[in-house]
Amino acid sequence: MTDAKMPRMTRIQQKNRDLIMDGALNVFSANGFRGTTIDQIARSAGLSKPNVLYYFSSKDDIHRTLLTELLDMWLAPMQQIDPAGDPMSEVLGYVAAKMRMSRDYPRESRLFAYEILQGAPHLTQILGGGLREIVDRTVAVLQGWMDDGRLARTDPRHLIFSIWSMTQHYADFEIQVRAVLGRGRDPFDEGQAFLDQMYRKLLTP
Amino acid sequence: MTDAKMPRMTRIQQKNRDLIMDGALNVFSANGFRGTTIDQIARSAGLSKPNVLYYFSSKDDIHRTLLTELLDMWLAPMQQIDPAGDPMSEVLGYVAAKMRMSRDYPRESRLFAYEILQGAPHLTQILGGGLREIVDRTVAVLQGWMDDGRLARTDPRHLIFSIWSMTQHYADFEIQVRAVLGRGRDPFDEGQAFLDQMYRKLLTP
DNA sequence: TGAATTATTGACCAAACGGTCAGGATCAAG
DNA sequence: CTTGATCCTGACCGTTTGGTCAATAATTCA
Repeated sequence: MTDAKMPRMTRIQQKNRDLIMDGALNVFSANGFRGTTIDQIARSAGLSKPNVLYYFSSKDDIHRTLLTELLDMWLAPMQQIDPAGDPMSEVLGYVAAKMRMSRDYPRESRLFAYEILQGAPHLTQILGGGLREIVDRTVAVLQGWMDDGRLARTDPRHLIFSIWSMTQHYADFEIQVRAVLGRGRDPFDEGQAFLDQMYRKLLTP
Repeated sequence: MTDAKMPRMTRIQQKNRDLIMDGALNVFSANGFRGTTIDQIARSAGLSKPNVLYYFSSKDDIHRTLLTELLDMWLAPMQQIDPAGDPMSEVLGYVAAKMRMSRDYPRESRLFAYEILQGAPHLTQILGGGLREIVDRTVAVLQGWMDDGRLARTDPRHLIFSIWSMTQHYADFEIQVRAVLGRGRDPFDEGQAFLDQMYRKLLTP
């Protein structure tokens, strides 16, 4: 939160920290925090366990760093909603962007899913602070559009919950989705089409 | 799957197995499989660790038994959809029932969420088998209603995904929901109202 | 080149964990 | 009360895990 990038960092440091972050993302997103061992992270990164602990002081440190590094990227789509844009396009664009995140970054989605399920032990400040402000800003935009009659009225906060839950469902519960759909179908394409139709209908004034 | 209830079971066996199941549900739903220890289960059940292992052969056994015992209850609401009923009432009733489950049985919701996130190592048979059949039956009912013009057309399977994801979101990510909503609001009441309005609009022909 | 800094690792440790076991306590039935 | 079955536990074991450390290798830079 307070620190920017370390000014001086060797190429080796840069490379190995990146390797560790990627390996940690692999393992944490598949097994959760308690389910992953430093050894697994090291193996996935192609390094030895002590070497991993040379760059990060503890497993907790790796996890916390990973979460904070990914949080901005994860919340970016919502901040790109343009208050001056066309309401329907902006909302549907946000839904599509979130759906693309689920398809392209399922590891990140699962990482956060585990963290929230767990009770967000590493995100409590962000949950109560930054996130709420970001949501409040978006809520204000949505509310304005509804007041102007450019979007149908609904509770904006629960509308956001619905977008989060449905889009992330395709990443977090992909196994269940695929099991129910059967082979030869693309959950993300179909889901995108469904959500587009759904929100268009819901939000048309 | 193959065994019914053991015919002969002492009152002590009955009581202690129940205590263990409840304790296990507490801990597994809060910490996931790898995150819970047999000791925690024992403590939550008010028993000693060896005593827990007197009734169940392993931690895996506890987990598997818990999942299979709860699965029927978890899928029950969908099977209560009445093909002879009024389409809109039946769907909205299902949504309301799922929402009630999230409010009244959040532990069960999180237990299954962890399991699916993990890749459903203990539910693969059910995912590919029983669940798909149950969903297919419901899909047929929904499709029939849509064909008769009594419900607006949508992909029934993704409609079901949307109900699952949104209702369970209020249980699984309750901490995030509460953080965003702030104090003094009832996520479940509001969510229920939102979903009712949403699906009414979406499914009205 | 050579010294200083940085990077890497095998060996190791203490704690935590899943699970076992022999023996004692409790209970049900005759 | 007696006896056999059921119930319960402290002590223990082998393994896994997070983390340390001293020693070595590689890199940087004057």
